[in-house]
Formats: sequence, structure tokens, C-alpha cells
Amino acid sequence: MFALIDCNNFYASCERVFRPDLNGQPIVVLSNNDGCVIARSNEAKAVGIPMGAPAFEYEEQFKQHHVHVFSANFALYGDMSNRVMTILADYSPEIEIYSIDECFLKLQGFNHYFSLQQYAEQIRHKVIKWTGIPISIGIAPTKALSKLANKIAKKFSDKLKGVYIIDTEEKRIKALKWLKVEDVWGIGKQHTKRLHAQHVFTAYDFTQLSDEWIKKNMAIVGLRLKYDLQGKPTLDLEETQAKKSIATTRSFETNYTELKQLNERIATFANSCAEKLRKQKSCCNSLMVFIHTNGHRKDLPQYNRNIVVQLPFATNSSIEIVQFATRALKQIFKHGYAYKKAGVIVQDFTPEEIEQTTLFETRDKRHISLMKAVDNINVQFGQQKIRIASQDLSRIWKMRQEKLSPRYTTALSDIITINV
DNA sequence: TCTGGGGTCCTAGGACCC
DNA sequence: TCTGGGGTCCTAGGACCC
Repeated sequence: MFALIDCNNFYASCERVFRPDLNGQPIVVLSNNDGCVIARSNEAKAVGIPMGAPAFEYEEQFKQHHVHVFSANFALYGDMSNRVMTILADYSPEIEIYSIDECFLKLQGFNHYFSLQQYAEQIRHKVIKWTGIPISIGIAPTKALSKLANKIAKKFSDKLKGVYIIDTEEKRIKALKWLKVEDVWGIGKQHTKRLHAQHVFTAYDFTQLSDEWIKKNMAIVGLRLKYDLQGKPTLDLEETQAKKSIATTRSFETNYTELKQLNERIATFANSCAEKLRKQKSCCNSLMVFIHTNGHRKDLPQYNRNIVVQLPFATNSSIEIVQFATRALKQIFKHGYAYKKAGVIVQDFTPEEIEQTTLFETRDKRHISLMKAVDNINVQFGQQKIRIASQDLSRIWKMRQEKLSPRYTTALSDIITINV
């Protein structure tokens, strides 16, 4: 059996842990730049605030329903996630951390020794008691079915106490008939359109389609999903592996028109990618730089370009990656446009310790110890204390974050105080 | 005025080889 | 009119996830 454990309204719940006065109150969390709604408490969902809602369009509604608005505080969410996952890891030797707020546990053979219902209730109790984060648990013979069981646990949480187990054929069929096809894990917008045209409206209908049709229209991924939903385990836990690409991309708080401005941003993004690369002990062999105008402004001329650069050698030096990235930017930059978004993505990794030498150019080995020193200083004395000169030295981070909560758990200066 | 960010996997088709 | 057959590798783009 697989368990899928999911934190309820995770970002909103994290904010609430340190603001118990907000229990029962509507909360939303906004994306970077305070752009869109990316998390909502149940109360916020109930007053009709949709996922992804642009904040500026919903200001009236926020006021009207006394919604508490937070800027995204990823330092806090990341740390709370680690705490939850650490607790969950005690409950099975086989665990897959699927996202910041979800994880699969493999419970092979557990049902011979435990009541899975009691086991799940115990997990739930401990997580809420130790972290303050409410969770839901779905248990079933396959991963896709455990996702579905989790949905049921959440939907009917009052009655089910946040735990649902699909352990009989009757329950499986009933659950599949209840689930709309567009809500099946792995079926998105495009497939939904095609499936509706085939008069497929529930997960159950989907499992009745022929293998041929699914293979043809949804490829092997769709077929695996069908088997998994039929209760034949096809998807297994996935090893947590090193990342295959690393991105730093941002929308700007204003439009940029000059190469100089973009150059500074790209240098900063490239530097951030290099830091992340060093953290996972990889070097990249290629990188992509992209720049976009504002797609929402149909009245302005549009220009979207990206460029992929093959590096002459594998590197994770900030200096070298910034150089390659800014050089690439110059090749795609065009005057006369208002740029709103840009990013750097590094890819095609090789392990740090393996060096593939080339005939003509090699990485500057002095950078290895230099970067180590830079990383150490930045860890000890605060992020970005040492930067590349092409970054703006006066600028720390100009993101709009007007409703940022304290970093309660990751900064001593922000630690919670209690007045008795 | 204001509309997020970071990932994965799969496939078709082009370019190339003999 | 008719123009082989069998491969590999790479990449862009599509689809999906949270």
C-alpha cells in the first residue's frame, strides 16, 4: 500500500502556525512581487477567491471579506516543510518527497501488523502536535489511487478525520466514479478536452478506455496512469535524485528598456544559479537565457526570445557563468521593447569532481577555491555579502513584498516573542 | 500600475551515419 | 512513372505537476 500525505493549504497553514489569532479567518498568500494568489485557507476558498487570482483585481474582495494577505515567505515554508518531512520519514523506510507539501510513504506489508487507519491517525496527530500543520492522508494499493484517496480525505475531512483508505474493490470503483476526469493526477487541460470529446467524464470512464486509444492520444504516460487507477501498481516511488536543471527567473516590478538594466538582472540570476549548482556539487555544460515583454499588455509590442549556449567546459563558477549568460543576453537583446521578465536556466550537468578536459579552453581552476571562500563568507555573514561586480551593489532585492511575515524559524532576529 | 516560479518526462522529427 | 533500409543522437516543444 502507498500513503499520500499532503499538508492542507500549506503556505496559509504555515502563516497561521505563528498567528493563532487567524484560526478560522480567511488567509491568502501571494506569489513573488505580490502578484497572484498561490495559497488560500479554506475560509478564503469559501468566499470565492480562485487560485491564481491577480491580487490587484481582488483588492476589493480582500477588504470586503477581511482576508489577511501575506507575501510569500519561502524561507519559512521551506523550513516548515523540512520539519514535517522529518517526522513522516520515521513512519516508513521508503519515502518519496514529492513536493514542498506532499510525500508518498510505501507501507508494504504494514497492514499485516498494524491497522492502517490507526497508523494514519497517529501520523496525523504527531505532525499537528509537533509542527502545527494539519495534514490529510490517503492510502491505497497504488500511487494514483492514493492521490485520489487523499482527495476524498480532504474533501470530507469532517467526517473522515483527514484519513481515507481505498482497500476494497467497491471503494475503488466508487471513488473512481466520484472523481471528475480533469481532477485525475496526470490529466491536465489538454487531455481533458480530448477526453470530454470521447464522452469521458469521470476517472472510472477513463479506466474503461481501450489501451490503444490511450496509447495513441496520451502516450505511455497515460497508459501507466490507467493501470495504476485500475489498482495494478505501475508507478513506484522515485529516488530523490540531483536536479537536472536549475532556474532563476523573475518578473520585474517595472518594465526595463535598457540592456544595462537587463544585464544586471541576468548577472544576478546567473550568480544565483551558480550558487545552487555548487550546493548540489554539479557543474553545468549549457545554459539558457530568456527575456520576455509583458504578455498581458496586448497594446505593447511583444518580443520573447531565448538562447541556449553550449559552454566550452563544465563549470559552476559564478564568474564564468555570469560571463556566459550576459554574453548570451547581448545576442538576443533588442532595443525598443519594454521587458517584464527574464531568467537563466542552467542544464546538462556533470558531477563537480569529474572534469572533462578539452583541447582549447578549460575552466579556471583558481575559481574552485575562490567560490568556496565566497560561499563560506556568504553563509557566515549573510547572503550576497560578496557579489559579482556586474550585479548592482546598491541593490539588495527590490521585489514587492509588502506583507512579508517574519522568518520565525530561520532567523534569530525574527524569532517569536510572547508577552505574558 | 499591478497578472509567479521551478521542475519532470515523453515524443516527433531533423540531422546524421553506414 | 519508378528513387533503400536501418540505425543513433539531439532538440524543441508539448503536457503535466506543485
